[in-house]
Amino acid sequence: MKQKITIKTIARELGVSTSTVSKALNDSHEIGKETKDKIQSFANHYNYKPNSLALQLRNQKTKVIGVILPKIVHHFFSTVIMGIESYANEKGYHIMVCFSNEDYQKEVETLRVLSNGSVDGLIVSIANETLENKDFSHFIDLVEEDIPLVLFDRVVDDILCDKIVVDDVGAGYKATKYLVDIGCKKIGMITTPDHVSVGALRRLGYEKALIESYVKTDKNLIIKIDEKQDIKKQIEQLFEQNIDGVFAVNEIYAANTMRIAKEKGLNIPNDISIIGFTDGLISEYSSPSITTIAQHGFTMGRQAVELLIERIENETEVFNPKKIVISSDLKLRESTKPSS
Amino acid sequence: MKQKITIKTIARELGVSTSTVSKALNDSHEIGKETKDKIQSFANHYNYKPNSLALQLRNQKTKVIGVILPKIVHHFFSTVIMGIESYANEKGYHIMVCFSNEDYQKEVETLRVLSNGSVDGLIVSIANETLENKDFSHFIDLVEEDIPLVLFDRVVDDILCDKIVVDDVGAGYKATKYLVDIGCKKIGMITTPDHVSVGALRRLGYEKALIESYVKTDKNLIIKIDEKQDIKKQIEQLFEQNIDGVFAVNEIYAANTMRIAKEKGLNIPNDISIIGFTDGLISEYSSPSITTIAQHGFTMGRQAVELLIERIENETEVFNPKKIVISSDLKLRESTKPSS
DNA sequence: GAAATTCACGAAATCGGTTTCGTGTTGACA
DNA sequence: TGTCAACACGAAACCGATTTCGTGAATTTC
Repeated sequence: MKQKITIKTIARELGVSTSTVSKALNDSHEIGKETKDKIQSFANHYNYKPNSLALQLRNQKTKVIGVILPKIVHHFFSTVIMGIESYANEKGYHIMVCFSNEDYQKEVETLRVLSNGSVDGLIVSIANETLENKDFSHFIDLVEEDIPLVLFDRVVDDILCDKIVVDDVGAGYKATKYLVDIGCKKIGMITTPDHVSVGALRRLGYEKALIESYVKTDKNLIIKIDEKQDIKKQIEQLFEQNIDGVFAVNEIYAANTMRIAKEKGLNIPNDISIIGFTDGLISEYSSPSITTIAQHGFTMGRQAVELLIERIENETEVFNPKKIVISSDLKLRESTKPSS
Repeated sequence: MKQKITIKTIARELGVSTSTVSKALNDSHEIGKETKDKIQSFANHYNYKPNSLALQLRNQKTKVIGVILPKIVHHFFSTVIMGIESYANEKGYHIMVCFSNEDYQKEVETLRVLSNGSVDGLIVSIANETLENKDFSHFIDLVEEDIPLVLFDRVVDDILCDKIVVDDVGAGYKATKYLVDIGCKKIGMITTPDHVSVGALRRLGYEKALIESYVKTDKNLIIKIDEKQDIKKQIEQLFEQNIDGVFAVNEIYAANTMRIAKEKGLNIPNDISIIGFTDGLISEYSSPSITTIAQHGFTMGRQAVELLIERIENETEVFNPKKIVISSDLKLRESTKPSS
């Protein structure tokens, strides 16, 4: 390894003290012009870069934000990351990205490692297994240590911190209402198990829209996907009933539904209308393209990090957790009949 | 902010020296069992965590790997990240992810910031604008500073460092050869401008396959997409000729091609066969599903970080840059006729 | 010409750990 | 009883910066 150039090197080489070098490089008025020039040009010539670890240790801040996601090969989470990085970058922060892979143990471990001073704050979307366990003590400990934390998308009330969520109930309502409005009589829903909060909330919206339209909700029309089993088989059950509309809580479920419908010889959207969630590439490029709820992941990411940085930089303030709800839009495409 | 508990706190509280505390926590034989127990249980009770910044500064290593990508809302890069994180994690490293957004300036800036000691090494895929500029001095400086660097996917010869690439020529050959074999007579190619090395290499493979099959290559059959313009319009030009096969260098181009073919009333795969690149969700879920070259991004990520960690941990070795070529597979789906 | 400022710089503490080296106490052994 | 090793712990240097405070010399002020 080539010899790293430090303040000490410069000081020795130029016969001055380290304090003088430091001040000169920071353009302090205490240092005479001549000395300053000499030091600066020397530093410049040897491409001196202050060691950030030393600065971080001294300033007790890293300008790094930890981000823990359940997964990333997923359009929504990718866009959230972009949003986070975008705003963080504007504010001079960097992001450290980790994945829980939906695994409780890995989430706990990652949280533990990141909370030892290597980041100024954390943005997290909770792993499925954790939501299932309902064990949030690792987050609660974090909050007690006063480490700034912002949860997004998958959140729980037990943790006292800032949160960013999409208006899942509203989105579920919007999607279902649209299906009712275009004339669907029997609308199925494809969702996640109950412990995944977002799935449960979207279902609430679904039911609300049906009740409002005086349609009886039918438990057999709601499929809760177990991802450990074969997804297509589970969805096929829904087709045993005479459905003419489907609301799926994500792109993959919607795409699978569409494929099954086609295989059964149904015409989309004339025989059956399908609405998905997450405005990703699948919805955009499949044919017919899929009407979907756009979650605005980029905005969510920006909002999350904006909230976090505010917490980090004004830590003295009284703590009053905020919850920001991002509205979502229905993006009409070809998988639904046009509204009359 | 709650008072952070440090070694000094423990030492003061227990009436011992900081060295004793440090040794006790590291289970040194120098410390008596009684003292050790006392210190350990105290530390445990107050949930002491050693400040990682202090350790990093002392050990002169951060156990962090910087990753710079052109973008992330892209199946290939997402899977590479997963691969990187997966292996890094096994080896006790974390990753710091940044994006160049295909922008030269941002790449330079990010490289500058990350090379000041905050990471032990870097994994980068070069931004398009940089490839266009052909200005790689920021990378060359990095190498001269002996900061371990691994390039992947988009690489250039000018930079002396380890590289991981897919066998782009081979992949282009494989795809085109398959199209020839199933009977396509006029095969178009949809690629990137020449400065994007991967596009150029895949084209070489395409041409090689055609020449081998005694098919004359025709410049009009090759469309170089300018992403700043409307993609569909550019692809449509290709259909003015009587093509019966298309090889596209990514998913998006392939999906667009398929859509246009459908709009023109062509049957896929009977009238025209289409092969894409990147085995992402679009290829999997569109209908018909798209035959594609699977790049094995996860493997690439793991290989890249494996190489990098080896460089980091054996820095004394003579430097002899390696180039690892990852082979890619043709994943047959519905957009191509079955081989007879 | 003595006192007060200003100027330009250095010594040392600090951030939170690790590690080397030194030292006082104890026990064993001759 | 004197010697020496083993034991248990502390002092201080170190990683690479910043920053407070102090100080000698030059300059200004009365």
